Amino acid sequence: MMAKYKDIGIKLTPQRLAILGYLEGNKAHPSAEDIYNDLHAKYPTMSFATVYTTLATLRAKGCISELSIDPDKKRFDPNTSDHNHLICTSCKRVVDITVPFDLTLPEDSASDFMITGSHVEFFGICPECKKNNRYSREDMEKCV
Amino acid sequence: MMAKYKDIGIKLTPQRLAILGYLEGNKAHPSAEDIYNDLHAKYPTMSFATVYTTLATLRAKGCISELSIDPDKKRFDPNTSDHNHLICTSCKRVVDITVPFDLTLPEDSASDFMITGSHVEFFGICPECKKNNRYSREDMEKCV
DNA sequence: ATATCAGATAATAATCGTTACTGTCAACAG
DNA sequence: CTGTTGACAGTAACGATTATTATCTGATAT
Repeated sequence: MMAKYKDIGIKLTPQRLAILGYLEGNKAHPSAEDIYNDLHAKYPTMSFATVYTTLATLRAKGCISELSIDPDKKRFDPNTSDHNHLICTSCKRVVDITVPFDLTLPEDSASDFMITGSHVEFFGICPECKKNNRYSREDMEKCV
Repeated sequence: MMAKYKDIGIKLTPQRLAILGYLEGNKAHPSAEDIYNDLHAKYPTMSFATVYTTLATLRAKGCISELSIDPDKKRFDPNTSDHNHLICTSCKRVVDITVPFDLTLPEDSASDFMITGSHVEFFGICPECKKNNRYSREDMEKCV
C-alpha cells in the first residue's frame, strides 16, 4: 500500500494532499502535465513547479514511481509494487499487468552486473484504438 | 543484419554514411549528442539537426531502434533484432542481453490488446561501478 | 557544358518538458 | 514577539528535440 506523507515525515500541505489524492488509486499513469491540468481546476493557484517538486519528493521517498515508458514525457504511477505495463503505441494508454513468468536472469547472462530490478513492457494496440481503426502501420512497429 | 541505405532506397550522403558507419556494430547505445560529439571531429560541418533528422530517417526505415531506456535522452541501437537490455543505474551503461524465457502473454492477461511487441529491461550496477563503489543506495532503487 | 530541379543540409529559431531561482508567506521555536 | 525554516508561486533558465528556412549539391535534361 502507498505510504502517506505522515508516515514518511514530510509536511502535509494542501498541494501535496491534492497530488497524493489525485494519484491514489489512479490507474492512468498520468504525466506531470496531466496532473497539473486536472488539479488546476480545483486548486487554481498551484503551479507547475509545485507539481514537479512534489512528484520528485514523493519519488525520492518511494511513494510513487516514475515511468520512462513514454518517450515524450515521464509518467507517474502510485503503484510501487512489482508490476509491469502494457502500452498502446497509438494512444499511449498504459495498463498494469502482472507477468506470468519468472524474471530471474541466469548468472551467466548477467555480464557480472549486480541485478537490482527488472521490468517488462508489452506494446500493442488497445481495444479502443483497434475498434476505431485509430492506428497506423507505424504504430504497430513501435516497440521502444 | 542492419539494412543499408542502398537497400532501402535513400540517398547515400557523406553525413548519412558517417552516422551509419558510426552506429554499425556500436554496442554503446549512444545518444544523439554522443553521435554528434564523436562525428564532429571528422565532419566539422555536421550539425545537431542533421544527426537528429538522419536518426529519424533511419528509424522510420527500420534500420535502427530508438530506446527510451534513459529518462534523460533517447538512445539509439543499430541492433534491430529481438534483444533486451541490462542497464547500469549508476553510469547508464547499457548492454545487450537475450532473455532466456518465452515472453508470450496469455490471452487473458492482455486486456484485449493486440500485442505487437515486448521488451525486458534489467537494472543493476555494472562491474566497473561496483568495483569503484561508484553507486549510491538511490541508484540501487532505480528501476524505471 | 549549362540550366533546372529535387532533395539534403546547416544554421537558426522555436518548442516542450523539466529544473533552478527568487521573493514571499506561514508555521513553529525560542 | 521575533527569528528561522520550509513550502510555494511565479518566472526564468536549461537541455533535448523539432520545425523552419535558406543554401547547397548532385542528378538529369537541354
